[in-house]
Parts: sequence; structure tokens; C-alpha cells
Amino acid sequence: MPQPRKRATIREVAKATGLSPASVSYALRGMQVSEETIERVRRVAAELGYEADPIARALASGRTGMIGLLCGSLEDLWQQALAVGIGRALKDNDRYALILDATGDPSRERTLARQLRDQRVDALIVQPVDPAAPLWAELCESLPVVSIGDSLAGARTAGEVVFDNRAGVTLALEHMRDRGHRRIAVLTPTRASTPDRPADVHVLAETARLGLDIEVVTAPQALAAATDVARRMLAGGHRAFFCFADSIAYGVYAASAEQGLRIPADVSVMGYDDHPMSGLLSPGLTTVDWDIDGIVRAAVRLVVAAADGNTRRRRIVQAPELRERGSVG
Amino acid sequence: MPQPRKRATIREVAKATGLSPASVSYALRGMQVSEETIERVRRVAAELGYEADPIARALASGRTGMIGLLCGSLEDLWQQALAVGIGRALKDNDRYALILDATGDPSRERTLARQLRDQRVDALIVQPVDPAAPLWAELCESLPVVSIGDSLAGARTAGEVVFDNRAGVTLALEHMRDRGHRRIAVLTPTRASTPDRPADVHVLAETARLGLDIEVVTAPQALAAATDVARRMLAGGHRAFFCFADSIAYGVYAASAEQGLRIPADVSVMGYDDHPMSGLLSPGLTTVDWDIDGIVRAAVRLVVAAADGNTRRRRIVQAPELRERGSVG
DNA sequence: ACGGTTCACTGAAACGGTTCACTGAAACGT
DNA sequence: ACGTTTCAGTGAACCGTTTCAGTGAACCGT
Repeated sequence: MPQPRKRATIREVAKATGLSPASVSYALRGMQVSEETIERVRRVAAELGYEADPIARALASGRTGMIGLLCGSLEDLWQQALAVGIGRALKDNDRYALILDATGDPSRERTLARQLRDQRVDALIVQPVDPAAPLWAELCESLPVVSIGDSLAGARTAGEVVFDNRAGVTLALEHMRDRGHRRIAVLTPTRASTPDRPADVHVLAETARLGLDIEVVTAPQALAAATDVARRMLAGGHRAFFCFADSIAYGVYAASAEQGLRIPADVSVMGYDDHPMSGLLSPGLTTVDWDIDGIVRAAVRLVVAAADGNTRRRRIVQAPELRERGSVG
Repeated sequence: MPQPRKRATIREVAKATGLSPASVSYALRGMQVSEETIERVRRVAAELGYEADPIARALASGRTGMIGLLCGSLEDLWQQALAVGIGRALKDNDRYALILDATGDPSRERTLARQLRDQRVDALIVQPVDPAAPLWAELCESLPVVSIGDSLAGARTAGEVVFDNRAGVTLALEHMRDRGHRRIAVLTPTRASTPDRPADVHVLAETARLGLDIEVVTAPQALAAATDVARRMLAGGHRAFFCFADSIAYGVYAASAEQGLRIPADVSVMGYDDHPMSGLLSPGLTTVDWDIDGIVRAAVRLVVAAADGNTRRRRIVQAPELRERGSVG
């Protein structure tokens, strides 16, 4: 087991400058002491290679400068892209992100959310698996929370970037109906048992309105697992798919290819998200685009403002756009 | 600003059980006290909703139970997959990962690596941007480090999962030569200025041996940026590409499609990594496969052992496999 | 000369755990 | 009856900061 090398503490800096630890602490944060002293302390600290211990700092001050990011399921390529984008945007704001993956499991979501709070993150961005969980209200009591995707029921969030799923679903299903599809398999991500999740409600409402015959099935976002599900649905005679995540649609591509079925001649697929790879497939995946960069920017702006103590709450609604590429025959 | 709700401390549990804080601390970790007391303390703690504060615990004990994961560049889809896989595998070991993204920048890599050490992660998995940096030797002094991809020069790592890049490069370049390509553009990720990075050395050696005419260019892994580079190379007359990451190869697909060039008829592309999406493209991307699951398992096994105090150092060499899918004409 | 500010800095108490060295009692062997 | 172990549990120092409530000196206007 390696030996932790001994590091300089604030007391040593205090000794070396002839000041009290308190003054050094203030000086290093540029408060309450004379310019001259600040300069001197900085110099001595640099000489000694002193850097404040983030753990001790967190314990004493309750602040860390970190932003927590709790993703619903990182198996999803789009969510991966979102996480990476948020991480980089936060970096540009001199913040840094703690990225955690709830793996689509509400109970893990609970555990990790609490863990982040206990880690003293200054604020939290969450892409909820179960937006109706009481957890969120509890969490909002103790730190600013920004949600992406869905509104958190009954919680005082510090901001929300929500998708207009009603419009998105309408766009998708009308497009499929216009192309002559009536019997549609809807593949949605595995998720909380909440039966009345907003997006699902819209699907039911719209299919009823448009007179469609749907079968809803949950599917994991990992390619291999999504392919399994798609394979089963193809075997069951389904030939038109509305996938609630591009990652799931990729599974339909894979399963169709295996069985020699051609898209869009034999099988029709719609995605939901627009991951960069969707444009590279042939045919390109027709999908519903949510402007991922806009979401990243909005979420980061909200969370940084909240972490800085800004209390103005905002709700930003993202409008969807149909990205037609030819996967619906 | 939300008010942190007051939480139970160990002293309150001590009061409630009539024990000393020390005993409670031991009891909750199942040490040094009688079974009966352990049971009682557990019960009372649960009643009070007590849970040990991880920050205070980290300060006092220097341990956190977390494993740090420092990725070279999360723009790369393969590295994203690796990070997600490692996160999930660690979860199965009841550990949890702190995922950070060096964004391909050696100086950020330094900062983040030190930050992880200061966060008291029990161990670190790193996919180095600059494997020759003196940083690693320093880091290995204070915590177990497992590296993925390259060996860390002069550092006493706790384990390594390295790729046999010599074999991988040979596999790729021989394949291209066998298909009749002589003039090849090599697209490598942006990286440290280290000119003698092992993989690059192999490329030069092999091209010389095989009598190839190469031009080496660095390219970012983000699709849009990689496409830009590919576009320029196509404009420069290049028609055969060896990309040192599948993500970069995707950029060649995109740029070729834009210009109406067909793969493999007009343009040939080889990747390096084998991301799941590579099999979905048409034609599938011919690439060098590194068995990502094996890497994940090996790295996690090594790092968990090291975090548990096991000092046996191991070096695992991954052998490449050519995954031929038709993108090389 | 005097009360009142301002300024630069300090002492000590947090923050919430862990761990070391120790204690008193019971159990043990002889 | 005695010295030795073992056991369950304790007191207090410690981890490395931050922050609150002062303190003494210099400076102010009158």
C-alpha cells in the first residue's frame, strides 16, 4: 500500500508567515485582509506547495464547488452525449461535475441522489428516472436541483429544462400515420413503475386520437439488449416501430439487418432524441430532435446561477423538431 | 437558498444508546464490540435516520470507498462506453465511481488527477492522455493507480491493462496494404506533444516496413469536428484512412457521404476500437477490436483488489482482433 | 481629548467522524 | 489467591479547514 506523502497544512503556512491560520484562510480567498498580506501569503503558500484540502474545506464550509449530475441511464447514447456536454460546459464555467449513473433504477436513483447531497455538491442536475418520487421534494429542501426532461412533481426545483413531449409524440405519431402506418410497436426505456408518466400518457392520448393500434413494450438502451427486444417484436410480426430513444431504434436496425429485412422497405423506424450517429446510418434515422446543445446550455446556466445563490426559478420548455431522414417507409 | 435540514450525528446516536461515540463508530462498522451492542446500535441508528457523513468520514479516515476514473477524452464514443461499463462493473462490486473527463488536455489531466487524489478516492483508473508525464510517478506514491491503454512510464502502478498496439497497428496496416492501399492518411486523436508515443512509433515502424506512404494528422473525436478534418483530407485527394479511434472514422463516413463518395468503392476506412455502432453502419466499419468487456472486467478486478490493499501488481496485455466488415475496398 | 468607526488580524469553537491508548471487569489456569 | 489474558467499552486527540465574535490600534470629526 503506497504511503500518502505528507502535505503542507494551513497551519504550516501560518507559521511560515507569522500569521494565524484564520488569516491565511481569509487571505487565500482574498477576503478581510490587506492586499500586501494577501500577496505575501500567496507567495509563501506557493513556495510550500500548499493547496487547501477539499475534504476539510467541505466539512467546514459545506461547499465544494462541484455540481452533481445524476443521469437516468447512461446506456443511452444520447444521455451519454448530454453528460459529456454538460461536463464540458461546466468546465468552461470553472465548475466541475460529478457524473453518476442511476442505471434506470429508481432505488439506485434515490441512493445516488442522497449520496451527492452528502458529498456537499453545490447543486444538482438530474434527469429523473422517476419524476414523481417524493425524494425530489426532500432533496430540493437542502440544495438547488435542476431537472432535465420531466418536471419534478411537488418539488421546489431551482429550474427545469423540460421537453414538450406532447408535441414530440404528436410529431412522431402523425408522421407515421401520414406514411400509412396503423399498427405500431412503441418501445420505451425501462423505467419506474409510475404508470402515468407524462410522455406515456401523451402516447396513449395521441394514438387514440389518430386511431392507431399500438403495443407498448419496454426496452433497455444498450444495443445488444435493445436488439433482443426488437428481434422478438419482428418475430411477432411488427414492422413499424416508434422508439422512445434513438439508442433503442439502433436495436431495430440491428435486428432487421440480421433477418435480412430492409429499412424502410420492409420495416419502418422512428427514434426520439437525435443522437449524432442517427444521421450516419443508412437510411438515416427519422427522429425527433431536441437541440441537445440548447439543453446543455440552458441546464448549465440554470444550475450555475442556482449554485451562486441566485434564487430566480425558471422553467424552459424545449420544442421538438422532426428530423426526417428516410427510415419511415 | 434552501436550508440544509439538520441530520442526526454520531453523538446523538451515542446519547440515545448510552454509549460513547467511539463505540457507536465501531459498532456501525461491526468491530470491537459485542454482537448484542452492534444490533442495538444499528436499530437506534435506523430509528434516528442516522447515516455517517461521508465527508467527515473521509477527513478522519482518509478513505471514501470511491474509485476515481479519469478518462482521456469522453468525446470518443468508445471511451464513453468504457466509462459506462466500468461504472456499472464497480457498482456490482459495491463501489462507486467518480468519472472525470480530461478532454484530451494534459494539463487538465494533471489538475483532475490531483483533485481525485485530494478527494481521497481509494484508487484510480486512468486512461492516460500523456502516459509519459512525471505526474503518474507522483500519484502512484500516494494511491493505487491502474492504467488502461498505455503503460505509465516510470511509475509504480498497481496494475495495467495495456493494448498490444504493435499488433493492432500491424493488423490494420497489413489489411490495408493487402487491399492494395499505399497512400494512407492516419488520423490520430489530439494528444500530448509527446512525440514518441508508443502507438505512433509503431505506425511509423510498420509503414516503413510495409513500404507505405502515410500522412499523419490529428483529429478530435467529436463527430462534427472529425468530419471537418476528414473533409479537408478528402479535398486533399486522400481516399484511404486509418483512424486511431472509431469515432474519428465516423467523421470519414460523414464527410464522404456529403461529397457523394461511396465507401468502400471510392473511399476506404479503417477504425480502431470497435464501438457497437461500427457494426450498424453500412458498410460496417472494418476495425481493430479490443474486447471492451474484457478490459472493463480486468481493470475493475485490478482496481478493486488494489483498493482492498492487495499489492500484487499485474500487467494484462490485450490482444487485438481484426473485425472485417467491408469498409476497406 | 474623546467617543465612534474602520481596519487588520486572532483565538477558539465548530464541522462529524475515526483511532489510539487505556480501563475495569470477568474469565482463566495453576 | 494470584497474575495473566481477553473483552467491551471509553476519553480525548486528531483530521484540516472555516467562521464567529472579538481585540487592539490607528484614524476620524468635533
